[in-house]
Amino acid sequence: MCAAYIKGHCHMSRASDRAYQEIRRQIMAGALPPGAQLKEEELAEACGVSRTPVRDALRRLEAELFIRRSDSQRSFVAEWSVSDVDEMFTLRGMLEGHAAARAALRVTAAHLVELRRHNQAIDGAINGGRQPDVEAFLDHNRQFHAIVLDAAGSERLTAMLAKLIEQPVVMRTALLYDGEQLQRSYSEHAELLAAFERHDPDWAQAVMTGHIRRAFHAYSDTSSRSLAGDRRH
Amino acid sequence: MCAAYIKGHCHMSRASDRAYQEIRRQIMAGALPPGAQLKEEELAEACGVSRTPVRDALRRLEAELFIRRSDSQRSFVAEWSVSDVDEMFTLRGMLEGHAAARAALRVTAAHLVELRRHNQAIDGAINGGRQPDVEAFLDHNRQFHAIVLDAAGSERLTAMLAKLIEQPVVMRTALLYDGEQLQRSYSEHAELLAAFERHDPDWAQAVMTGHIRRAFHAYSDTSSRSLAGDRRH
DNA sequence: ACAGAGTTTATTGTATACAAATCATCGACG
DNA sequence: CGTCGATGATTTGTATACAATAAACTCTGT
Repeated sequence: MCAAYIKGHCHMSRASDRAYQEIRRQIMAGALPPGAQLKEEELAEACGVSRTPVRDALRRLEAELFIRRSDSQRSFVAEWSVSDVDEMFTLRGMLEGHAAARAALRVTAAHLVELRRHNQAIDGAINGGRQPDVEAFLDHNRQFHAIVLDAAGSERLTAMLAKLIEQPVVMRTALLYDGEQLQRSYSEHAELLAAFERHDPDWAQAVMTGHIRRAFHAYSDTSSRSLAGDRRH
Repeated sequence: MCAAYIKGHCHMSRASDRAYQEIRRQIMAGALPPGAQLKEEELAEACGVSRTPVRDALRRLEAELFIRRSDSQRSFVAEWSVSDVDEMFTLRGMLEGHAAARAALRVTAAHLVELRRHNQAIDGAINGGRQPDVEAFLDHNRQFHAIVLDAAGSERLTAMLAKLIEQPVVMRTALLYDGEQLQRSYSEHAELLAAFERHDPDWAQAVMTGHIRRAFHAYSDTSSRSLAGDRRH
Protein backbone atom coordinates (compact mmCIF):
# COMPACT_ATOMS: atom_id res chain seq x y z
CA MET A 1 0.00 0.00 0.00
CA CYS A 2 2.87 2.35 0.55
CA ALA A 3 5.48 1.58 -2.06
CA ALA A 4 4.32 4.12 -4.56
CA TYR A 5 7.54 6.07 -4.20
CA ILE A 6 9.66 3.23 -5.51
CA LYS A 7 8.69 3.62 -9.11
CA GLY A 8 9.53 6.78 -10.96
CA HIS A 9 12.87 5.62 -12.25
CA CYS A 10 11.77 2.63 -14.24
CA HIS A 11 9.65 2.57 -17.41
CA MET A 12 12.71 2.53 -19.61
CA SER A 13 11.27 -0.10 -21.89
CA ARG A 14 8.79 2.08 -23.74
CA ALA A 15 10.14 4.40 -26.35
CA SER A 16 8.13 7.35 -25.11
CA ASP A 17 9.80 6.98 -21.73
CA ARG A 18 13.25 6.90 -23.24
CA ALA A 19 12.37 10.06 -25.15
CA TYR A 20 11.01 11.66 -21.99
CA GLN A 21 14.14 10.87 -19.99
CA GLU A 22 16.49 11.95 -22.74
CA ILE A 23 14.79 15.28 -23.43
CA ARG A 24 14.51 15.99 -19.72
CA ARG A 25 18.17 15.18 -19.29
CA GLN A 26 19.19 17.50 -22.10
CA ILE A 27 17.14 20.32 -20.62
CA MET A 28 18.70 19.78 -17.19
CA ALA A 29 22.19 19.53 -18.61
CA GLY A 30 21.72 22.76 -20.51
CA ALA A 31 22.12 21.21 -23.94
CA LEU A 32 18.63 22.55 -24.54
CA PRO A 33 18.79 26.00 -22.94
CA PRO A 34 15.75 28.01 -21.76
CA GLY A 35 13.89 29.48 -24.69
CA ALA A 36 15.21 26.96 -27.20
CA GLN A 37 12.68 25.59 -29.64
CA LEU A 38 12.05 21.88 -29.49
CA LYS A 39 11.47 20.34 -32.89
CA GLU A 40 9.81 16.96 -32.87
CA GLU A 41 11.84 15.55 -35.72
CA GLU A 42 15.20 16.60 -34.27
CA LEU A 43 14.31 15.17 -30.89
CA ALA A 44 13.09 11.97 -32.51
CA GLU A 45 16.42 11.49 -34.21
CA ALA A 46 18.35 12.40 -31.07
CA CYS A 47 16.40 9.83 -29.07
CA GLY A 48 16.41 7.17 -31.73
CA VAL A 49 12.63 6.88 -31.87
CA SER A 50 9.88 8.16 -34.13
CA ARG A 51 7.94 11.37 -33.64
CA THR A 52 4.97 9.64 -32.03
CA PRO A 53 6.61 8.86 -28.68
CA VAL A 54 8.39 12.22 -28.78
CA ARG A 55 5.04 13.98 -28.94
CA ASP A 56 3.95 11.94 -25.94
CA ALA A 57 7.05 12.93 -24.04
CA LEU A 58 6.56 16.60 -24.91
CA ARG A 59 3.03 16.47 -23.54
CA ARG A 60 4.31 15.10 -20.26
CA LEU A 61 7.11 17.63 -20.02
CA GLU A 62 4.63 20.37 -20.78
CA ALA A 63 2.37 19.20 -17.95
CA GLU A 64 5.40 19.32 -15.65
CA LEU A 65 6.21 22.87 -16.81
CA PHE A 66 9.55 21.98 -18.32
CA ILE A 67 8.15 23.15 -21.63
CA ARG A 68 5.80 25.84 -22.78
CA ARG A 69 3.86 25.86 -26.03
CA SER A 70 3.41 28.91 -28.20
CA ASP A 71 0.02 29.91 -29.52
CA SER A 72 0.79 27.97 -32.65
CA GLN A 73 1.67 24.77 -30.84
CA ARG A 74 5.43 25.05 -31.08
CA SER A 75 7.36 23.89 -28.04
CA PHE A 76 10.07 25.79 -26.19
CA VAL A 77 12.13 25.09 -23.10
CA ALA A 78 10.51 27.03 -20.28
CA GLU A 79 12.16 30.21 -19.06
CA TRP A 80 11.78 30.94 -15.37
CA SER A 81 12.06 34.51 -14.18
CA VAL A 82 13.02 35.11 -10.55
CA SER A 83 9.45 36.03 -9.70
CA ASP A 84 8.21 32.88 -11.42
CA VAL A 85 10.50 30.85 -9.22
CA ASP A 86 9.46 32.79 -6.14
CA GLU A 87 5.80 32.17 -6.86
CA MET A 88 6.50 28.54 -7.57
CA PHE A 89 8.24 28.03 -4.25
CA THR A 90 5.41 29.83 -2.50
CA LEU A 91 2.88 27.44 -3.97
CA ARG A 92 5.11 24.50 -3.26
CA GLY A 93 5.43 25.65 0.33
CA MET A 94 1.68 25.84 0.70
CA LEU A 95 1.05 22.45 -0.83
CA GLU A 96 3.91 20.55 0.75
CA GLY A 97 3.15 22.19 4.07
CA HIS A 98 -0.39 20.92 3.76
CA ALA A 99 0.92 17.49 2.76
CA ALA A 100 3.19 17.43 5.81
CA ALA A 101 0.25 18.23 8.09
CA ARG A 102 -1.74 15.37 6.63
CA ALA A 103 1.27 13.09 6.80
CA ALA A 104 1.73 13.83 10.50
CA LEU A 105 -1.73 12.37 11.13
CA ARG A 106 -1.40 9.37 8.86
CA VAL A 107 2.24 8.39 8.89
CA THR A 108 2.91 4.70 9.62
CA ALA A 109 5.81 3.04 11.40
CA ALA A 110 7.04 1.79 8.02
CA HIS A 111 7.06 5.31 6.67
CA LEU A 112 9.07 6.53 9.63
CA VAL A 113 11.65 3.80 9.14
CA GLU A 114 12.08 4.78 5.51
CA LEU A 115 12.24 8.49 6.30
CA ARG A 116 14.92 7.92 8.93
CA ARG A 117 16.88 5.72 6.56
CA HIS A 118 16.90 8.35 3.82
CA ASN A 119 17.81 11.15 6.18
CA GLN A 120 20.70 9.11 7.53
CA ALA A 121 21.78 8.54 3.96
CA ILE A 122 21.61 12.30 3.46
CA ASP A 123 23.84 12.75 6.47
CA GLY A 124 26.26 10.24 4.97
CA ALA A 125 26.21 12.04 1.62
CA ILE A 126 27.09 15.31 3.30
CA ASN A 127 29.68 14.16 5.81
CA GLY A 128 30.81 10.77 4.50
CA GLY A 129 33.69 11.87 2.29
CA ARG A 130 35.90 14.90 1.98
CA GLN A 131 33.46 16.44 -0.47
CA PRO A 132 29.65 16.31 -0.12
CA ASP A 133 28.16 13.79 -2.54
CA VAL A 134 25.59 16.13 -4.08
CA GLU A 135 24.19 13.47 -6.39
CA ALA A 136 23.40 11.16 -3.49
CA PHE A 137 22.04 14.04 -1.46
CA LEU A 138 19.63 14.95 -4.23
CA ASP A 139 18.47 11.40 -4.69
CA HIS A 140 17.71 10.78 -1.03
CA ASN A 141 16.25 14.25 -0.60
CA ARG A 142 13.87 13.58 -3.45
CA GLN A 143 12.86 10.25 -1.98
CA PHE A 144 12.39 11.75 1.46
CA HIS A 145 9.92 14.25 0.08
CA ALA A 146 8.25 11.56 -2.01
CA ILE A 147 7.63 9.47 1.10
CA VAL A 148 6.11 12.45 2.88
CA LEU A 149 3.70 12.83 0.00
CA ASP A 150 2.94 9.12 0.07
CA ALA A 151 2.25 9.33 3.79
CA ALA A 152 -0.07 12.28 3.18
CA GLY A 153 -2.25 9.76 1.37
CA SER A 154 -3.89 12.19 -0.99
CA GLU A 155 -3.50 9.96 -4.01
CA ARG A 156 -4.20 12.05 -7.02
CA LEU A 157 -4.22 15.53 -5.62
CA THR A 158 -1.32 16.28 -3.36
CA ALA A 159 0.89 13.79 -5.13
CA MET A 160 0.14 15.15 -8.55
CA LEU A 161 0.29 18.81 -7.64
CA ALA A 162 3.45 18.48 -5.63
CA LYS A 163 5.12 16.55 -8.42
CA LEU A 164 4.06 19.19 -10.89
CA ILE A 165 5.61 21.89 -8.81
CA GLU A 166 8.62 20.05 -7.55
CA GLN A 167 10.24 18.98 -10.76
CA PRO A 168 11.30 22.02 -12.71
CA VAL A 169 13.87 23.81 -10.62
CA VAL A 170 14.69 21.59 -7.69
CA MET A 171 17.57 19.96 -9.51
CA ARG A 172 19.18 23.11 -10.74
CA THR A 173 18.89 24.78 -7.37
CA ALA A 174 20.15 22.03 -5.12
CA LEU A 175 23.29 21.74 -7.19
CA LEU A 176 24.21 25.15 -5.85
CA TYR A 177 23.74 24.37 -2.18
CA ASP A 178 26.82 24.89 -0.09
CA GLY A 179 27.82 22.65 2.79
CA GLU A 180 26.08 24.65 5.47
CA GLN A 181 22.79 24.65 3.61
CA LEU A 182 22.98 20.90 3.06
CA GLN A 183 23.49 20.45 6.78
CA ARG A 184 20.55 22.69 7.52
CA SER A 185 18.40 20.65 5.19
CA TYR A 186 19.34 17.53 7.12
CA SER A 187 18.38 19.15 10.44
CA GLU A 188 15.05 20.31 9.10
CA HIS A 189 14.25 16.81 7.93
CA ALA A 190 15.12 15.58 11.40
CA GLU A 191 12.76 18.08 12.96
CA LEU A 192 10.06 17.02 10.53
CA LEU A 193 10.59 13.45 11.68
CA ALA A 194 10.15 14.56 15.28
CA ALA A 195 6.88 16.24 14.37
CA PHE A 196 5.75 13.07 12.59
CA GLU A 197 6.64 10.88 15.55
CA ARG A 198 4.44 13.05 17.75
CA HIS A 199 1.74 13.23 15.07
CA ASP A 200 1.68 17.01 15.33
CA PRO A 201 0.27 18.42 12.08
CA ASP A 202 0.83 22.10 12.87
CA TRP A 203 4.45 21.54 13.77
CA ALA A 204 5.02 19.44 10.66
CA GLN A 205 3.42 22.04 8.46
CA ALA A 206 5.45 24.89 9.92
CA VAL A 207 8.72 23.01 9.54
CA MET A 208 7.95 22.01 5.97
CA THR A 209 6.85 25.47 4.90
CA GLY A 210 9.99 26.98 6.34
CA HIS A 211 12.10 24.26 4.76
CA ILE A 212 10.75 25.04 1.30
CA ARG A 213 11.00 28.77 1.84
CA ARG A 214 14.64 28.48 2.85
CA ALA A 215 15.30 26.43 -0.26
CA PHE A 216 14.00 29.36 -2.30
CA HIS A 217 16.33 31.81 -0.65
CA ALA A 218 19.25 29.45 -1.10
CA TYR A 219 18.35 29.34 -4.77
CA SER A 220 17.83 33.06 -4.99
CA ASP A 221 21.18 33.84 -3.31
CA THR A 222 23.29 31.41 -5.27
CA SER A 223 21.66 32.24 -8.57
CA SER A 224 22.25 35.98 -8.17
CA ARG A 225 25.81 35.19 -7.12
CA SER A 226 26.37 33.07 -10.21
CA LEU A 227 24.69 35.66 -12.41
CA ALA A 228 27.27 38.23 -11.27
CA GLY A 229 29.86 36.25 -13.19
CA ASP A 230 27.61 35.04 -15.97
CA ARG A 231 25.86 37.95 -17.63
CA ARG A 232 22.80 36.62 -19.32
CA HIS A 233 19.62 38.76 -19.51
CA MET B 1 -2.39 41.82 -21.75
CA CYS B 2 -5.50 40.78 -19.88
CA ALA B 3 -7.70 38.95 -22.30
CA ALA B 4 -6.42 35.51 -21.51
CA TYR B 5 -9.77 34.48 -20.12
CA ILE B 6 -11.54 34.88 -23.41
CA LYS B 7 -10.13 31.78 -25.01
CA GLY B 8 -10.96 28.38 -23.65
CA HIS B 9 -13.97 27.71 -25.79
CA CYS B 10 -12.41 27.87 -29.22
CA HIS B 11 -9.93 25.48 -30.83
CA MET B 12 -12.65 23.50 -32.54
CA SER B 13 -10.76 23.26 -35.79
CA ARG B 14 -8.24 20.65 -34.75
CA ALA B 15 -9.43 17.08 -34.51
CA SER B 16 -7.77 16.54 -31.15
CA ASP B 17 -9.80 19.42 -29.75
CA ARG B 18 -13.03 18.02 -31.07
CA ALA B 19 -12.13 14.70 -29.46
CA TYR B 20 -11.27 16.46 -26.21
CA GLN B 21 -14.56 18.36 -26.11
CA GLU B 22 -16.63 15.34 -27.06
CA ILE B 23 -15.07 12.97 -24.52
CA ARG B 24 -15.28 15.62 -21.82
CA ARG B 25 -18.92 16.21 -22.68
CA GLN B 26 -19.74 12.52 -22.49
CA ILE B 27 -18.07 12.24 -19.10
CA MET B 28 -19.98 15.27 -17.81
CA ALA B 29 -23.26 14.02 -19.23
CA GLY B 30 -22.78 10.65 -17.61
CA ALA B 31 -22.64 8.70 -20.85
CA LEU B 32 -19.21 7.65 -19.65
CA PRO B 33 -19.78 6.98 -15.96
CA PRO B 34 -17.06 7.02 -13.31
CA GLY B 35 -14.94 3.89 -13.50
CA ALA B 36 -15.77 3.17 -17.13
CA GLN B 37 -12.89 2.13 -19.31
CA LEU B 38 -12.05 4.41 -22.19
CA LYS B 39 -10.96 2.54 -25.29
CA GLU B 40 -9.11 4.59 -27.83
CA GLU B 41 -10.68 2.93 -30.83
CA GLU B 42 -14.25 3.29 -29.57
CA LEU B 43 -13.69 6.95 -28.75
CA ALA B 44 -12.07 7.53 -32.12
CA GLU B 45 -15.14 6.19 -33.86
CA ALA B 46 -17.50 8.12 -31.60
CA CYS B 47 -15.63 11.35 -32.34
CA GLY B 48 -15.15 10.69 -36.03
CA VAL B 49 -11.38 10.97 -35.87
CA SER B 50 -8.46 8.56 -35.76
CA ARG B 51 -6.80 7.26 -32.62
CA THR B 52 -3.95 9.75 -32.76
CA PRO B 53 -5.93 12.85 -31.73
CA VAL B 54 -7.89 10.73 -29.25
CA ARG B 55 -4.67 9.82 -27.49
CA ASP B 56 -3.82 13.51 -27.35
CA ALA B 57 -7.20 14.30 -25.84
CA LEU B 58 -6.84 11.53 -23.27
CA ARG B 59 -3.50 12.93 -22.17
CA ARG B 60 -5.07 16.33 -21.61
CA LEU B 61 -8.04 14.92 -19.75
CA GLU B 62 -5.68 12.89 -17.62
CA ALA B 63 -3.71 16.01 -16.73
CA GLU B 64 -6.98 17.63 -15.70
CA LEU B 65 -7.88 14.62 -13.55
CA PHE B 66 -10.95 13.65 -15.54
CA ILE B 67 -9.23 10.38 -16.28
CA ARG B 68 -6.92 8.07 -14.42
CA ARG B 69 -4.62 5.54 -16.01
CA SER B 70 -4.08 2.08 -14.64
CA ASP B 71 -0.61 0.68 -14.16
CA SER B 72 -0.86 -0.87 -17.58
CA GLN B 73 -1.77 2.35 -19.33
CA ARG B 74 -5.47 1.74 -19.68
CA SER B 75 -7.70 4.77 -19.15
CA PHE B 76 -10.73 5.01 -16.90
CA VAL B 77 -13.11 7.80 -15.99
CA ALA B 78 -11.98 9.11 -12.63
CA GLU B 79 -13.96 8.17 -9.55
CA TRP B 80 -14.09 10.79 -6.84
CA SER B 81 -14.74 9.68 -3.30
CA VAL B 82 -16.16 12.24 -0.86
CA SER B 83 -12.76 12.61 0.77
CA ASP B 84 -11.15 13.10 -2.64
CA VAL B 85 -13.56 15.94 -3.29
CA ASP B 86 -12.99 17.37 0.16
CA GLU B 87 -9.24 17.37 -0.34
CA MET B 88 -9.66 18.85 -3.79
CA PHE B 89 -11.74 21.74 -2.49
CA THR B 90 -9.23 22.29 0.30
CA LEU B 91 -6.42 22.65 -2.19
CA ARG B 92 -8.54 24.81 -4.42
CA GLY B 93 -9.34 27.01 -1.44
CA MET B 94 -5.66 27.42 -0.65
CA LEU B 95 -4.67 28.20 -4.21
CA GLU B 96 -7.56 30.42 -5.14
CA GLY B 97 -7.29 32.19 -1.81
CA HIS B 98 -3.68 32.90 -2.63
CA ALA B 99 -4.67 34.02 -6.11
CA ALA B 100 -7.27 36.39 -4.65
CA ALA B 101 -4.67 37.93 -2.34
CA ARG B 102 -2.36 38.56 -5.28
CA ALA B 103 -5.24 39.86 -7.35
CA ALA B 104 -6.16 42.38 -4.67
CA LEU B 105 -2.72 43.96 -5.09
CA ARG B 106 -2.61 43.86 -8.86
CA VAL B 107 -6.17 44.25 -10.04
CA THR B 108 -6.72 46.95 -12.66
CA ALA B 109 -9.70 49.19 -13.29
CA ALA B 110 -10.46 47.14 -16.40
CA HIS B 111 -10.52 43.97 -14.35
CA LEU B 112 -12.93 45.53 -11.88
CA VAL B 113 -15.26 46.58 -14.67
CA GLU B 114 -15.35 43.05 -16.03
CA LEU B 115 -15.79 41.50 -12.61
CA ARG B 116 -18.72 43.80 -11.84
CA ARG B 117 -20.27 43.05 -15.21
CA HIS B 118 -20.13 39.29 -14.70
CA ASN B 119 -21.45 39.50 -11.18
CA GLN B 120 -24.36 41.61 -12.35
CA ALA B 121 -24.99 38.99 -15.02
CA ILE B 122 -24.97 36.39 -12.25
CA ASP B 123 -27.59 38.42 -10.40
CA GLY B 124 -29.64 38.52 -13.56
CA ALA B 125 -29.32 34.79 -14.05
CA ILE B 126 -30.57 34.15 -10.52
CA ASN B 127 -33.37 36.69 -10.30
CA GLY B 128 -34.13 37.55 -13.91
CA GLY B 129 -36.79 34.93 -14.65
CA ARG B 130 -39.13 32.77 -12.65
CA GLN B 131 -36.50 30.04 -12.55
CA PRO B 132 -32.76 30.66 -12.00
CA ASP B 133 -30.86 30.25 -15.27
CA VAL B 134 -28.26 27.81 -13.97
CA GLU B 135 -26.46 27.58 -17.29
CA ALA B 136 -25.88 31.34 -17.40
CA PHE B 137 -24.93 31.37 -13.74
CA LEU B 138 -22.25 28.74 -14.34
CA ASP B 139 -20.85 30.53 -17.33
CA HIS B 140 -20.50 33.90 -15.63
CA ASN B 141 -19.30 32.30 -12.42
CA ARG B 142 -16.55 30.53 -14.34
CA GLN B 143 -15.55 33.75 -16.05
CA PHE B 144 -15.57 35.68 -12.80
CA HIS B 145 -13.10 33.23 -11.30
CA ALA B 146 -11.05 33.23 -14.49
CA ILE B 147 -10.67 37.00 -14.30
CA VAL B 148 -9.55 36.78 -10.68
CA LEU B 149 -6.83 34.37 -11.78
CA ASP B 150 -5.89 36.65 -14.63
CA ALA B 151 -5.64 39.58 -12.23
CA ALA B 152 -3.43 37.48 -9.96
CA GLY B 153 -0.92 37.63 -12.80
CA SER B 154 0.86 34.39 -12.01
CA GLU B 155 1.01 33.21 -15.60
CA ARG B 156 1.90 29.58 -15.55
CA LEU B 157 1.52 28.72 -11.92
CA THR B 158 -1.67 29.92 -10.35
CA ALA B 159 -3.52 29.82 -13.65
CA MET B 160 -2.46 26.30 -14.43
CA LEU B 161 -2.95 24.90 -10.97
CA ALA B 162 -6.29 26.52 -10.46
CA LYS B 163 -7.50 25.31 -13.83
CA LEU B 164 -6.32 21.83 -13.01
CA ILE B 165 -8.26 21.82 -9.82
CA GLU B 166 -11.30 23.70 -10.95
CA GLN B 167 -12.40 21.59 -13.84
CA PRO B 168 -13.38 18.17 -12.58
CA VAL B 169 -16.30 18.67 -10.24
CA VAL B 170 -17.33 22.28 -10.45
CA MET B 171 -19.86 21.60 -13.15
CA ARG B 172 -21.52 18.65 -11.49
CA THR B 173 -21.74 20.45 -8.18
CA ALA B 174 -23.07 23.80 -9.23
CA LEU B 175 -25.94 22.13 -11.01
CA LEU B 176 -27.22 21.16 -7.60
CA TYR B 177 -27.12 24.60 -6.05
CA ASP B 178 -30.45 25.82 -4.76
CA GLY B 179 -31.65 29.40 -5.02
CA GLU B 180 -30.35 30.49 -1.65
CA GLN B 181 -26.86 29.18 -2.36
CA LEU B 182 -26.78 30.93 -5.71
CA GLN B 183 -27.69 34.18 -3.98
CA ARG B 184 -25.00 33.62 -1.39
CA SER B 185 -22.47 33.08 -4.14
CA TYR B 186 -23.44 36.42 -5.63
CA SER B 187 -22.97 38.19 -2.31
CA GLU B 188 -19.57 36.65 -1.77
CA HIS B 189 -18.45 37.79 -5.18
CA ALA B 190 -19.65 41.26 -4.26
CA GLU B 191 -17.62 41.19 -1.08
CA LEU B 192 -14.60 40.01 -3.02
CA LEU B 193 -15.07 43.01 -5.29
CA ALA B 194 -15.09 45.29 -2.27
CA ALA B 195 -11.84 43.77 -1.06
CA PHE B 196 -10.33 44.25 -4.52
CA GLU B 197 -11.45 47.88 -4.66
CA ARG B 198 -9.64 48.51 -1.40
CA HIS B 199 -6.65 46.40 -2.50
CA ASP B 200 -6.84 44.40 0.71
CA PRO B 201 -5.15 41.03 0.12
CA ASP B 202 -6.00 39.47 3.48
CA TRP B 203 -9.67 40.31 3.14
CA ALA B 204 -9.76 39.01 -0.42
CA GLN B 205 -8.07 35.81 0.58
CA ALA B 206 -10.41 35.19 3.49
CA VAL B 207 -13.50 35.78 1.38
CA MET B 208 -12.28 33.54 -1.41
CA THR B 209 -11.25 30.71 0.88
CA GLY B 210 -14.63 30.81 2.59
CA HIS B 211 -16.36 31.00 -0.77
CA ILE B 212 -14.70 27.82 -1.98
CA ARG B 213 -15.20 26.07 1.32
CA ARG B 214 -18.91 26.86 1.26
CA ALA B 215 -19.09 25.47 -2.28
CA PHE B 216 -17.73 22.21 -0.95
CA HIS B 217 -20.39 21.95 1.72
CA ALA B 218 -23.08 22.80 -0.79
CA TYR B 219 -21.76 19.95 -2.90
CA SER B 220 -21.45 17.64 0.06
CA ASP B 221 -25.00 18.33 1.26
CA THR B 222 -26.73 18.05 -2.08
CA SER B 223 -24.78 14.97 -3.11
CA SER B 224 -25.64 13.10 0.09
CA ARG B 225 -29.24 14.21 -0.35
CA SER B 226 -29.30 12.87 -3.90
CA LEU B 227 -27.57 9.68 -2.81
CA ALA B 228 -30.40 9.02 -0.40
CA GLY B 229 -32.67 8.48 -3.36
CA ASP B 230 -30.07 6.95 -5.65
CA ARG B 231 -28.41 4.03 -3.96
CA ARG B 232 -25.12 3.46 -5.62
CA HIS B 233 -22.09 2.21 -3.65
C1' DA C 1 14.10 51.19 -49.35
C1' DC C 2 9.81 49.20 -47.89
C1' DA C 3 5.11 47.13 -47.45
C1' DG C 4 2.59 43.47 -48.80
C1' DA C 5 0.92 39.56 -51.51
C1' DG C 6 2.33 35.16 -53.17
C1' DT C 7 5.46 31.28 -52.82
C1' DT C 8 8.53 28.15 -50.55
C1' DT C 9 10.12 25.79 -46.57
C1' DA C 10 9.77 24.15 -41.92
C1' DT C 11 6.95 22.18 -38.41
C1' DT C 12 3.10 20.22 -36.44
C1' DG C 13 -1.42 17.46 -37.04
C1' DT C 14 -3.74 13.21 -38.63
C1' DA C 15 -4.56 8.66 -40.53
C1' DT C 16 -3.21 4.07 -41.05
C1' DA C 17 -0.69 -0.26 -40.54
C1' DC C 18 1.68 -3.05 -37.79
C1' DA C 19 4.22 -4.43 -33.31
C1' DA C 20 4.08 -5.17 -28.46
C1' DA C 21 1.84 -5.75 -24.35
C1' DT C 22 -1.98 -7.04 -21.55
C1' DC C 23 -6.15 -9.42 -20.38
C1' DA C 24 -9.43 -13.27 -20.51
C1' DT C 25 -10.34 -17.90 -21.43
C1' DC C 26 -9.63 -22.50 -20.98
C1' DG C 27 -7.25 -26.71 -20.14
C1' DA C 28 -3.61 -29.55 -18.00
C1' DC C 29 -1.72 -30.77 -13.90
C1' DG C 30 -0.89 -31.05 -9.00
C1' DC D 1 -10.67 -27.75 -6.39
C1' DG D 2 -7.39 -24.54 -7.34
C1' DT D 3 -3.39 -22.81 -9.69
C1' DC D 4 -0.32 -22.32 -13.11
C1' DG D 5 0.51 -21.70 -17.90
C1' DA D 6 -0.55 -21.48 -22.75
C1' DT D 7 -3.35 -19.41 -26.36
C1' DG D 8 -6.40 -16.17 -28.57
C1' DA D 9 -8.56 -11.70 -28.41
C1' DT D 10 -8.34 -6.99 -27.07
C1' DT D 11 -5.96 -2.77 -26.29
C1' DT D 12 -2.23 0.24 -26.34
C1' DG D 13 2.46 1.60 -28.39
C1' DT D 14 5.27 2.85 -32.48
C1' DA D 15 6.62 3.91 -37.15
C1' DT D 16 5.63 6.01 -41.37
C1' DA D 17 3.34 8.70 -44.97
C1' DC D 18 0.82 12.41 -46.02
C1' DA D 19 -2.10 16.73 -44.99
C1' DA D 20 -2.55 21.18 -42.91
C1' DT D 21 -0.69 25.08 -40.97
C1' DA D 22 2.52 28.55 -39.66
C1' DA D 23 6.97 30.78 -40.42
C1' DA D 24 10.47 32.49 -43.70
C1' DC D 25 11.41 34.18 -47.94
C1' DT D 26 11.04 36.41 -52.55
C1' DC D 27 9.41 39.30 -55.65
C1' DT D 28 6.81 43.10 -57.03
C1' DG D 29 4.98 47.82 -57.08
C1' DT D 30 5.37 52.17 -55.29
